[in-house]
Amino acid sequence: MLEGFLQQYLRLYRPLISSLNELLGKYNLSYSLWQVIYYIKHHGPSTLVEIAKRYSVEKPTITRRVSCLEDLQLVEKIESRDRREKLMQLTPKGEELYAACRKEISNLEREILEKLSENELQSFFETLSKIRQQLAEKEGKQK
Amino acid sequence: MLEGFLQQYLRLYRPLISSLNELLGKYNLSYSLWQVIYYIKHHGPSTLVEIAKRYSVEKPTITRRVSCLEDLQLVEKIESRDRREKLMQLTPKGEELYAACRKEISNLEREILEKLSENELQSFFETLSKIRQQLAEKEGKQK
DNA sequence: TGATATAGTTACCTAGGGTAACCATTTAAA
DNA sequence: TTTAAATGGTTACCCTAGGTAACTATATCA
Repeated sequence: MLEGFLQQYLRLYRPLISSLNELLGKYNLSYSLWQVIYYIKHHGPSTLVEIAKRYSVEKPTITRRVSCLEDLQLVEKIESRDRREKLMQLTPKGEELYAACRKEISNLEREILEKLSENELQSFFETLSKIRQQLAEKEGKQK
Repeated sequence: MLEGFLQQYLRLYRPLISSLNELLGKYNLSYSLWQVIYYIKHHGPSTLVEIAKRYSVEKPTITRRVSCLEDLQLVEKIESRDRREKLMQLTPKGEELYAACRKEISNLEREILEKLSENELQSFFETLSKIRQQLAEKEGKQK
Protein backbone atom coordinates (compact mmCIF):
# COMPACT_ATOMS: atom_id res chain seq x y z
CA MET A 1 0.00 0.00 0.00
CA LEU A 2 2.76 2.38 0.88
CA GLU A 3 4.72 1.42 -2.16
CA GLY A 4 4.23 3.87 -4.93
CA PHE A 5 3.27 6.74 -2.71
CA LEU A 6 6.06 8.91 -4.01
CA GLN A 7 5.25 8.02 -7.61
CA GLN A 8 1.68 9.09 -7.08
CA TYR A 9 2.66 12.30 -5.43
CA LEU A 10 5.35 13.24 -7.92
CA ARG A 11 3.25 12.41 -10.95
CA LEU A 12 1.10 15.39 -10.23
CA TYR A 13 3.98 17.81 -10.12
CA ARG A 14 4.70 18.34 -13.78
CA PRO A 15 1.12 18.97 -14.88
CA LEU A 16 0.51 21.32 -11.98
CA ILE A 17 3.66 23.34 -12.39
CA SER A 18 3.11 23.66 -16.11
CA SER A 19 -0.44 24.85 -15.64
CA LEU A 20 0.86 27.45 -13.26
CA ASN A 21 3.72 28.52 -15.47
CA GLU A 22 1.41 28.85 -18.41
CA LEU A 23 -0.89 31.04 -16.38
CA LEU A 24 1.93 33.15 -14.95
CA GLY A 25 3.69 33.34 -18.30
CA LYS A 26 0.99 35.74 -19.47
CA TYR A 27 2.39 38.19 -16.93
CA ASN A 28 6.03 37.44 -17.75
CA LEU A 29 6.31 35.50 -14.52
CA SER A 30 7.10 31.94 -13.61
CA TYR A 31 6.26 30.01 -10.48
CA SER A 32 9.68 30.60 -9.01
CA LEU A 33 9.26 34.36 -9.39
CA TRP A 34 5.75 34.12 -8.04
CA GLN A 35 7.03 32.52 -4.86
CA VAL A 36 9.07 35.63 -4.11
CA ILE A 37 6.17 37.98 -4.77
CA TYR A 38 3.92 35.78 -2.68
CA TYR A 39 6.35 35.71 0.21
CA ILE A 40 6.80 39.46 0.28
CA LYS A 41 3.08 40.06 -0.02
CA HIS A 42 2.41 37.85 2.97
CA HIS A 43 5.34 38.82 5.18
CA GLY A 44 5.86 42.46 4.33
CA PRO A 45 9.31 43.84 3.45
CA SER A 46 11.69 40.88 3.44
CA THR A 47 15.39 40.16 3.06
CA LEU A 48 16.76 37.74 0.52
CA VAL A 49 17.97 35.36 3.20
CA GLU A 50 14.50 35.11 4.69
CA ILE A 51 13.06 34.19 1.33
CA ALA A 52 15.81 31.69 0.60
CA LYS A 53 15.19 29.95 3.91
CA ARG A 54 11.50 29.68 3.31
CA TYR A 55 11.89 27.93 0.03
CA SER A 56 15.00 25.90 0.93
CA VAL A 57 17.11 27.34 -1.86
CA GLU A 58 20.54 28.96 -1.79
CA LYS A 59 21.12 32.68 -1.66
CA PRO A 60 22.27 33.11 -5.26
CA THR A 61 18.98 31.66 -6.41
CA ILE A 62 17.10 34.41 -4.65
CA THR A 63 19.53 37.07 -5.81
CA ARG A 64 18.66 36.05 -9.35
CA ARG A 65 14.93 35.92 -8.79
CA VAL A 66 14.86 39.27 -7.05
CA SER A 67 16.98 41.04 -9.62
CA CYS A 68 14.65 39.72 -12.27
CA LEU A 69 11.67 41.13 -10.36
CA GLU A 70 13.50 44.43 -10.04
CA ASP A 71 13.95 44.54 -13.80
CA LEU A 72 10.22 44.01 -14.11
CA GLN A 73 9.73 46.80 -11.56
CA LEU A 74 7.63 44.59 -9.35
CA VAL A 75 9.75 44.91 -6.22
CA GLU A 76 12.02 47.60 -4.84
CA LYS A 77 14.58 48.00 -2.12
CA ILE A 78 13.85 50.05 0.96
CA GLU A 79 16.30 51.35 3.53
CA SER A 80 17.01 49.32 6.65
CA ARG A 81 19.27 49.90 9.65
CA ASP A 82 21.43 46.94 8.72
CA ARG A 83 23.17 48.14 5.62
CA ARG A 84 24.23 44.65 4.56
CA GLU A 85 20.75 43.48 3.90
CA LYS A 86 18.41 44.28 1.04
CA LEU A 87 14.89 44.77 2.32
CA MET A 88 12.48 44.27 -0.54
CA GLN A 89 8.87 45.36 -0.84
CA LEU A 90 6.30 45.21 -3.63
CA THR A 91 5.94 48.25 -5.86
CA PRO A 92 2.42 49.43 -6.73
CA LYS A 93 2.84 47.61 -10.01
CA GLY A 94 3.86 44.55 -8.04
CA GLU A 95 0.75 44.79 -5.89
CA GLU A 96 -1.44 45.04 -8.95
CA LEU A 97 0.17 42.05 -10.52
CA TYR A 98 -0.14 40.10 -7.32
CA ALA A 99 -3.86 40.74 -7.24
CA ALA A 100 -4.35 39.77 -10.86
CA CYS A 101 -2.39 36.54 -10.57
CA ARG A 102 -3.88 35.67 -7.22
CA LYS A 103 -7.28 35.78 -8.81
CA GLU A 104 -6.31 33.55 -11.70
CA ILE A 105 -4.51 31.08 -9.50
CA SER A 106 -7.54 30.84 -7.26
CA ASN A 107 -9.67 30.10 -10.29
CA LEU A 108 -7.29 27.39 -11.33
CA GLU A 109 -7.38 25.92 -7.86
CA ARG A 110 -11.14 25.99 -7.86
CA GLU A 111 -11.27 24.24 -11.22
CA ILE A 112 -8.86 21.55 -10.14
CA LEU A 113 -10.45 20.93 -6.78
CA GLU A 114 -14.12 21.40 -7.57
CA LYS A 115 -14.94 17.72 -7.32
CA LEU A 116 -13.49 17.40 -3.83
CA SER A 117 -15.53 17.74 -0.67
CA GLU A 118 -14.64 20.12 2.11
CA ASN A 119 -13.65 17.17 4.27
CA GLU A 120 -11.48 15.60 1.66
CA LEU A 121 -9.63 18.83 1.13
CA GLN A 122 -9.22 19.40 4.81
CA SER A 123 -7.72 16.00 5.35
CA PHE A 124 -5.53 16.31 2.27
CA PHE A 125 -4.07 19.51 3.68
CA GLU A 126 -3.43 17.93 7.02
CA THR A 127 -1.69 14.96 5.50
CA LEU A 128 0.54 17.21 3.43
CA SER A 129 1.51 19.12 6.49
CA LYS A 130 2.22 15.98 8.52
CA ILE A 131 4.47 14.69 5.80
CA ARG A 132 6.30 17.97 5.68
CA GLN A 133 6.88 17.84 9.41
CA GLN A 134 8.07 14.27 9.26
CA LEU A 135 10.50 15.18 6.52
CA ALA A 136 11.78 18.14 8.49
CA GLU A 137 12.43 15.94 11.51
CA LYS A 138 14.24 13.45 9.37
CA GLU A 139 16.43 16.19 7.91
CA GLY A 140 17.05 17.49 11.39
CA LYS A 141 18.32 14.13 12.60
CA GLN A 142 20.81 13.78 9.78
CA LYS A 143 22.66 16.94 10.87
CA MET B 1 -9.66 27.39 2.28
CA LEU B 2 -8.86 26.50 -1.28
CA GLU B 3 -6.39 29.32 -1.54
CA GLY B 4 -2.89 28.12 -1.04
CA PHE B 5 -3.59 24.56 -2.00
CA LEU B 6 -0.99 24.63 -4.72
CA GLN B 7 1.57 26.23 -2.43
CA GLN B 8 1.08 23.47 0.07
CA TYR B 9 1.34 20.79 -2.52
CA LEU B 10 4.36 22.23 -4.27
CA ARG B 11 6.25 22.96 -1.09
CA LEU B 12 6.73 19.27 -0.56
CA TYR B 13 8.23 18.67 -3.97
CA ARG B 14 11.76 19.95 -3.47
CA PRO B 15 12.47 18.10 -0.23
CA LEU B 16 10.99 14.87 -1.56
CA ILE B 17 12.79 14.93 -4.86
CA SER B 18 16.08 15.74 -3.21
CA SER B 19 15.69 12.90 -0.71
CA LEU B 20 15.07 10.59 -3.60
CA ASN B 21 17.92 11.88 -5.70
CA GLU B 22 20.27 11.57 -2.77
CA LEU B 23 19.22 7.97 -2.29
CA LEU B 24 19.43 7.13 -5.99
CA GLY B 25 22.68 9.02 -6.39
CA LYS B 26 24.40 6.22 -4.52
CA TYR B 27 23.59 4.01 -7.50
CA ASN B 28 24.50 6.64 -10.10
CA LEU B 29 20.82 7.17 -10.77
CA SER B 30 18.46 10.09 -10.50
CA TYR B 31 14.71 10.13 -10.17
CA SER B 32 14.23 10.77 -13.87
CA LEU B 33 16.30 7.69 -14.73
CA TRP B 34 14.50 5.71 -12.06
CA GLN B 35 11.17 6.48 -13.72
CA VAL B 36 12.32 4.70 -16.87
CA ILE B 37 13.55 1.65 -14.98
CA TYR B 38 10.35 1.59 -12.97
CA TYR B 39 8.20 1.79 -16.07
CA ILE B 40 10.00 -1.02 -17.84
CA LYS B 41 9.96 -3.18 -14.74
CA HIS B 42 6.22 -2.79 -14.41
CA HIS B 43 5.22 -2.95 -18.08
CA GLY B 44 7.76 -5.32 -19.55
CA PRO B 45 9.71 -4.44 -22.71
CA SER B 46 8.69 -0.91 -23.69
CA THR B 47 9.23 1.57 -26.48
CA LEU B 48 10.50 5.08 -25.91
CA VAL B 49 7.23 6.61 -27.03
CA GLU B 50 5.28 4.60 -24.46
CA ILE B 51 7.53 5.85 -21.70
CA ALA B 52 7.40 9.43 -22.92
CA LYS B 53 3.61 9.37 -22.92
CA ARG B 54 3.40 7.98 -19.44
CA TYR B 55 5.50 10.76 -17.97
CA SER B 56 4.24 13.56 -20.23
CA VAL B 57 7.64 14.42 -21.59
CA GLU B 58 8.90 14.77 -25.16
CA LYS B 59 10.65 12.00 -27.05
CA PRO B 60 14.15 13.47 -26.92
CA THR B 61 13.93 13.48 -23.16
CA ILE B 62 13.44 9.74 -23.15
CA THR B 63 16.08 9.18 -25.82
CA ARG B 64 18.52 10.84 -23.45
CA ARG B 65 17.41 8.95 -20.39
CA VAL B 66 17.49 5.63 -22.15
CA SER B 67 20.89 6.12 -23.71
CA CYS B 68 22.19 7.01 -20.30
CA LEU B 69 20.76 3.77 -18.91
CA GLU B 70 22.32 1.88 -21.80
CA ASP B 71 25.69 3.35 -20.89
CA LEU B 72 25.14 2.09 -17.37
CA GLN B 73 24.19 -1.29 -18.87
CA LEU B 74 20.90 -1.32 -17.01
CA VAL B 75 18.66 -1.66 -20.07
CA GLU B 76 19.11 -3.22 -23.50
CA LYS B 77 17.33 -3.26 -26.81
CA ILE B 78 15.53 -6.35 -28.01
CA GLU B 79 14.29 -7.09 -31.49
CA SER B 80 10.74 -6.23 -32.46
CA ARG B 81 8.77 -6.68 -35.69
CA ASP B 82 8.48 -2.92 -36.15
CA ARG B 83 12.02 -1.94 -36.97
CA ARG B 84 11.43 1.73 -36.28
CA GLU B 85 10.93 1.22 -32.62
CA LYS B 86 13.41 0.44 -29.90
CA LEU B 87 11.99 -2.10 -27.47
CA MET B 88 13.87 -1.85 -24.19
CA GLN B 89 14.07 -4.35 -21.38
CA LEU B 90 16.03 -4.49 -18.13
CA THR B 91 19.36 -6.30 -18.11
CA PRO B 92 20.12 -8.65 -15.20
CA LYS B 93 22.17 -5.79 -13.74
CA GLY B 94 19.16 -3.54 -14.22
CA GLU B 95 16.93 -6.02 -12.38
CA GLU B 96 19.37 -6.18 -9.49
CA LEU B 97 19.55 -2.45 -9.25
CA TYR B 98 15.81 -2.17 -9.40
CA ALA B 99 15.47 -4.50 -6.46
CA ALA B 100 18.06 -2.67 -4.40
CA CYS B 101 16.57 0.76 -5.04
CA ARG B 102 13.03 -0.45 -4.61
CA LYS B 103 13.95 -1.60 -1.14
CA GLU B 104 15.53 1.69 -0.17
CA ILE B 105 12.72 3.74 -1.61
CA SER B 106 10.20 1.68 0.31
CA ASN B 107 12.15 2.33 3.47
CA LEU B 108 12.12 6.02 2.77
CA GLU B 109 8.39 5.93 2.16
CA ARG B 110 7.86 4.07 5.38
CA GLU B 111 9.90 6.61 7.29
CA ILE B 112 8.06 9.53 5.80
CA LEU B 113 4.61 8.07 6.21
CA GLU B 114 4.96 6.22 9.48
CA LYS B 115 2.87 8.68 11.43
CA LEU B 116 -0.09 8.38 9.08
CA SER B 117 -2.97 5.99 9.59
CA GLU B 118 -4.10 3.51 6.99
CA ASN B 119 -7.22 5.58 6.44
CA GLU B 120 -5.37 8.81 6.05
CA LEU B 121 -3.09 7.30 3.47
CA GLN B 122 -5.94 5.72 1.61
CA SER B 123 -7.81 8.97 1.36
CA PHE B 124 -4.65 10.87 0.43
CA PHE B 125 -4.12 8.49 -2.49
CA GLU B 126 -7.67 8.87 -3.65
CA THR B 127 -7.50 12.62 -3.55
CA LEU B 128 -4.28 12.63 -5.55
CA SER B 129 -5.88 10.47 -8.15
CA LYS B 130 -9.03 12.60 -8.34
CA ILE B 131 -6.95 15.69 -8.86
CA ARG B 132 -4.99 13.99 -11.60
CA GLN B 133 -8.20 13.02 -13.36
CA GLN B 134 -9.58 16.51 -13.06
CA LEU B 135 -6.41 17.93 -14.51
CA ALA B 136 -6.49 15.46 -17.38
CA GLU B 137 -10.06 16.45 -18.21
CA LYS B 138 -9.11 20.08 -18.14
CA GLU B 139 -6.22 19.47 -20.52
CA GLY B 140 -8.52 17.46 -22.72
CA LYS B 141 -10.96 20.33 -23.03
CA GLN B 142 -8.29 22.78 -24.07
CA LYS B 143 -7.45 20.73 -27.15
C1' DT C 1 3.61 3.25 -55.71
C1' DG C 2 3.41 7.44 -53.56
C1' DA C 3 1.71 10.17 -49.47
C1' DT C 4 1.34 10.25 -44.74
C1' DA C 5 2.14 8.89 -40.09
C1' DT C 6 5.12 7.12 -36.55
C1' DA C 7 9.64 6.00 -33.78
C1' DG C 8 13.73 7.74 -32.74
C1' DT C 9 17.82 10.92 -32.98
C1' DT C 10 20.54 15.16 -33.25
C1' DA C 11 21.67 19.93 -32.47
C1' DC C 12 20.66 23.89 -30.23
C1' DC C 13 18.47 26.55 -26.64
C1' DT C 14 16.26 27.68 -22.12
C1' DA C 15 15.04 27.52 -17.16
C1' DG C 16 16.55 26.94 -12.86
C1' DG C 17 19.45 25.83 -9.28
C1' DG C 18 24.14 24.66 -6.78
C1' DT C 19 29.10 25.76 -5.27
C1' DA C 20 33.03 28.52 -4.33
C1' DA C 21 35.03 32.71 -3.84
C1' DC C 22 34.43 37.18 -2.89
C1' DC C 23 32.75 42.19 -0.75
C1' DA C 24 30.64 44.90 2.76
C1' DT C 25 28.86 45.42 7.10
C1' DT C 26 27.77 44.07 11.64
C1' DT C 27 28.65 41.71 16.04
C1' DA C 28 31.41 39.66 19.47
C1' DA C 29 35.70 39.10 21.83
C1' DA C 30 40.24 40.25 23.40
C1' DT D 1 38.87 49.87 20.35
C1' DT D 2 40.68 47.11 17.38
C1' DT D 3 40.53 42.67 15.54
C1' DA D 4 38.14 38.20 14.41
C1' DA D 5 34.07 35.90 13.26
C1' DA D 6 29.52 35.86 11.46
C1' DT D 7 26.02 37.46 8.27
C1' DG D 8 23.80 39.37 3.84
C1' DG D 9 24.49 39.65 -0.78
C1' DT D 10 26.76 39.12 -5.41
C1' DT D 11 29.48 37.12 -9.16
C1' DA D 12 31.30 33.56 -12.12
C1' DC D 13 31.09 29.09 -13.47
C1' DC D 14 28.93 24.68 -13.84
C1' DC D 15 25.25 21.05 -13.84
C1' DT D 16 20.64 18.90 -14.56
C1' DA D 17 16.80 18.49 -17.10
C1' DG D 18 13.73 19.46 -20.44
C1' DG D 19 11.76 21.73 -24.95
C1' DT D 20 11.73 22.69 -30.16
C1' DA D 21 12.85 22.04 -34.89
C1' DA D 22 14.69 19.46 -38.33
C1' DC D 23 15.96 15.18 -39.79
C1' DT D 24 16.25 9.75 -40.92
C1' DA D 25 14.17 5.34 -41.24
C1' DT D 26 10.43 2.48 -41.36
C1' DA D 27 5.59 1.36 -41.66
C1' DT D 28 0.87 2.05 -43.19
C1' DC D 29 -2.82 3.48 -46.09
C1' DA D 30 -4.98 5.03 -50.32
